[in-house]
Amino acid sequence: MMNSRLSKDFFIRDALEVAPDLLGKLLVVKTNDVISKFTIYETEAYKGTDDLACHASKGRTKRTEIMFHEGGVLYMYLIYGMYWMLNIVTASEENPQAVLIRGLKDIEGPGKITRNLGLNGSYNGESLADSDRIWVEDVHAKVSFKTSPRINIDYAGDYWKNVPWRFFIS
DNA sequence: TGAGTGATCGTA
DNA sequence: ACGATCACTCAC
Repeated sequence: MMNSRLSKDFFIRDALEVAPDLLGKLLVVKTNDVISKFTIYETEAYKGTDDLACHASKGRTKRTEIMFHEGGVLYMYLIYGMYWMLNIVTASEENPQAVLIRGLKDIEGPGKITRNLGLNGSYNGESLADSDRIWVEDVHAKVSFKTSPRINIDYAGDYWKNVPWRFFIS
């Protein structure tokens, strides 16, 4: 069976559903007419204005604006002056949620992913349903996974930093 | 364990 | 305009 691009509906769901469902699927990038595909191994869910680890909890700003849009678009931001983070916006309009793509097969680490794949701020707002340079493909296979608290969010307080919203293939 | 690095955002 | 903060990585 041919792999198929995930459509918008896949992403217009709660981040806690989308994050584990992305595991095992293929992140596809096209640069200079060369298509590369990477299996998604690790994700984290960031869920709305209540989640103190989610950037949207600080309010609707120029940076977080894209998270308030309908799911299926990318949220890219620069951290520590060096590393672009690749996030996929989920849920419906006005419901700011996102899934961080934290690891791929053979590329462990969100900063390494964007560096190796050449992803940057120009991808902010890119639609995974329509883009001709980045999308996600279903592989029609079930995977098993584990969960843990999210990484490097000590500032988010006891509750939010311990919620098991990191999902990874073991 | 801590330096590097720069956009972002609150406080003025 | 300034300064604190930061979904990280690498070298020590």
